[in-house]
Amino acid sequence: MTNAFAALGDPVRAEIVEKLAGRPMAVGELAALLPVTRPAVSQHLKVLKEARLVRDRADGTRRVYSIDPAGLGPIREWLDRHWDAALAAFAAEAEKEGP
Amino acid sequence: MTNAFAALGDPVRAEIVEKLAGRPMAVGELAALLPVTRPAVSQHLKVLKEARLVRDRADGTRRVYSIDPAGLGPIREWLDRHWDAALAAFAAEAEKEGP
DNA sequence: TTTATTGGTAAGTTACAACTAACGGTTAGC
DNA sequence: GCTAACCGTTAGTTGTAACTTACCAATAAA
Repeated sequence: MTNAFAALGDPVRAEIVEKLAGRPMAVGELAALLPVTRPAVSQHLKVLKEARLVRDRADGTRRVYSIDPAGLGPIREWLDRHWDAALAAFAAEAEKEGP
Repeated sequence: MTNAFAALGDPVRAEIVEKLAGRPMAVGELAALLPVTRPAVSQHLKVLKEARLVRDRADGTRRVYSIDPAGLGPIREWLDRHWDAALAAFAAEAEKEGP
């Protein structure tokens, strides 16, 4: 789960996700829009794929990548869970001060 | 904004956030619960503070850290925005195939 | 079959993040 | 004023992530 955060923590990978959010794209297509080489993009896509943030399907010699909606779940769960806890703790501290 | 993701991408920092979500704590207190030294915790807290994920207040010689709820906003906005776009793009692709 | 297109992988380099040890600064208590 | 407790910062080391170049595999087209 912290894997997904680390994956999105890299600016290039975040940009890849933003591009793919617009529409599915092939590797070379992505590389043409980014300031890095195609192999670099390929390596980033591998990280994103392992984090369940993107999917890929074959199309001839091309590989079309798209967002994997399944990866979002754990992230949002984690955020909601701990921030709710933080707010509860904050309220509890305030309660101690005075009504 | 990708700063916040990078901050949460480190497992030690994620654990710090989890502990602070339970209740505000001092630096030494945190260090006693973690597998790293106190200076390391201090450096991690600096990163989390720059990412607006924690706040600190002075209490004598101690520094008490707590979650900063303000840091969550941009993260959730980013997630919602791009995943909504991804789902829309996904639906648009499906539409092209056949009704 | 040969040639071109498209991608993943390997090797090697470089920059940076994470850590510890040592030091200095600030507040509390005697 | 002196001592102790608590914390941030600096210096230095080490592991690893990100990148490019070069190479190999697979499919499409001629």
